[in-house]
Amino acid sequence: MLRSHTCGELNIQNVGQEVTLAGWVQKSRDLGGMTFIDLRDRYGITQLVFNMATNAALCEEARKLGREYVVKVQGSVAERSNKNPKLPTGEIEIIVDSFKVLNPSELPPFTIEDNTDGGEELRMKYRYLDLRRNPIKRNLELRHKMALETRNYLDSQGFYEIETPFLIKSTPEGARDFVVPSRMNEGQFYALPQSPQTFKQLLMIAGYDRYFQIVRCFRDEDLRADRQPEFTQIDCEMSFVTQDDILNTFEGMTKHLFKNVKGVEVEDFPRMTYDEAMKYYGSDKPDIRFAMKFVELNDVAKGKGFRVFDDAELIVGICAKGCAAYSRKQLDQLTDFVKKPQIGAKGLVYLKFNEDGSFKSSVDKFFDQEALKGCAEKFEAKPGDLMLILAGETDRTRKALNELRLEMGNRLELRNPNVYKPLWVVDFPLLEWDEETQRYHAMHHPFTSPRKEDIEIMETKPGEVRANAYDLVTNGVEIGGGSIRIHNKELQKRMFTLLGFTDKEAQNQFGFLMNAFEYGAPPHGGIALGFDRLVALFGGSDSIRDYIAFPKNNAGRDVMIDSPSEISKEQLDELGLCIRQTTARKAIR
RNA sequence: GGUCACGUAGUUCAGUUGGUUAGAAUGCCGGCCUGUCACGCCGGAGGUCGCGAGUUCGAGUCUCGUCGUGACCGCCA
Repeated sequence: MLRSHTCGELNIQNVGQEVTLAGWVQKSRDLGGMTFIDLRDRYGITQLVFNMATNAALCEEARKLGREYVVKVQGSVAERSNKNPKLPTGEIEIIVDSFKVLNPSELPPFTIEDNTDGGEELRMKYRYLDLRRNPIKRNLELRHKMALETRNYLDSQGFYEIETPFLIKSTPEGARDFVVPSRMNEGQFYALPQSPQTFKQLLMIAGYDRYFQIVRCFRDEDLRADRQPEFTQIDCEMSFVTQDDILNTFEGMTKHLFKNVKGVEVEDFPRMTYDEAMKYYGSDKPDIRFAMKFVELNDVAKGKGFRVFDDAELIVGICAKGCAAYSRKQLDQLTDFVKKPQIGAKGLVYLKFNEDGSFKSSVDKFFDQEALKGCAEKFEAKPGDLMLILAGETDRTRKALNELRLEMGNRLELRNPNVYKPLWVVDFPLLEWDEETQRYHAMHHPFTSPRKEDIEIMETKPGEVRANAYDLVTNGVEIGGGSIRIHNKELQKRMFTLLGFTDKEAQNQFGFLMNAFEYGAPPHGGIALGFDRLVALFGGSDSIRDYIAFPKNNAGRDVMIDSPSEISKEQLDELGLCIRQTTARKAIR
């Protein structure tokens, strides 16, 4: 080793020792007579001291060291006369006898500090420099610990970690596939897995009744702060289990992570049906750190002559505690908020329950005090509360009110990132109607089993069939989801028929799985947790990028290595591909 | 596919109603300084205002296009 110690481990106990350290120059402070240099590595910072009085030549040399130079120093550990309580190594310093520049450095384009002066774009371009910063280092350490604890827990529960292939077959359901041309099979393509779904089911059929994998998945869809084209899942599958067994196992895992990584004990996870989640929160991933549940007002608000309400499919609102004193300006802000195109509400009705017991609303023309009181009672409102009401078509209105509820939660600071409220959302619909293609889509995926009592209505009322599917939700973020799978060929066939597959198509796309079902498939089910999101949640951030060593930007580009990029004519020829002229021209620009 | 925001010194930003020589902080360079740790003090260098076109007597500022970045909607079983 080029060093005897790291830059984070020396302390008052080591005084007098001769040591060799290696690291990067974080900062130098030249005081004239003496020079201090902070030497940094992954483990911390140790101060080096050079003194003109004792070794002028060495001190002169040290003054020339620039930021991010890599140096090796030999010296002795000494107690500082002026200690720095902010640093773990702040009681000591190294009196340097000699040093060597292992590698000089260009001046970095941004400062390598906790609060860097670098913007997002620059930091991504020089990601290897950004990764030297403490906050990112802490995030990757958190990620490592969580992966380790995940493996510890699942190992303790008898799970095997088994790898599955990345070069697989493209399937029509679900997200768009990333595709890889095959040189040896010209004109044919592999797809990268959106998840190891079918393989883990095959592992169940093979008898590996507890499988997991911390695995990369690929989806060629547009990105967000919490979505990358390649991302990591904790992917799991179990045989001979009921839904409760899976929920309990992974509730256990989540609690284990909270306890062993964050030192937080979380309460048992409530279970809420999809219908309840939509009715009371307008979302299939409710943030239950705060209440402000939806209250439906159809029976008290209709028939008062207010057209917007009378014509509405749903009139629904929330009660913001203690907000009756909101000014006209604040209410206008909220109205503008819900009218934004992304939210899509046409307007906002407010109802103030004043401290003096009177009511004031934006619909006073149609509602007398008694009628307003009737509404307020529905909300169980108290004097000082503000009720915010939307009306319109059910799904849209709920969606908009969900956004408003979260906005109010932010304004009232009810969404503390240090509070964790996980829950299970269960009984998802099996199918979802897609307007664009005019057919049903699997809401989860095509292998999800319908609830037993709903199987008989699969063909008659497909939209009402509930699935044995569940999501793990925490603080308004979908952390994971899974289902009990179909393990019966006939039922799987019926499912494919519902999804609009012909027998031939189903056989072509998923024949391998259907055939496997004929060889003793056990009942099975599983779950996949979004590892990047889980780590970001633990780290208290909405963006997963800072928890991935080398992330891509929101156009799916890696700005550091500048990918994707064109490939040579020779490569294209070898693959039997040609690029459309219009596309090629665009790419050149 | 769509909406919005941003793009000015190495970096982060300010820049008024379109008006003379585009500023600040930080970083960088030089000088001074023996206990700093956000060191301090003095001085200095550093600009294709993303790019292109247009409007105008005059554009960092207004308009259009384009590129880049970020956020969101659609999309993401």
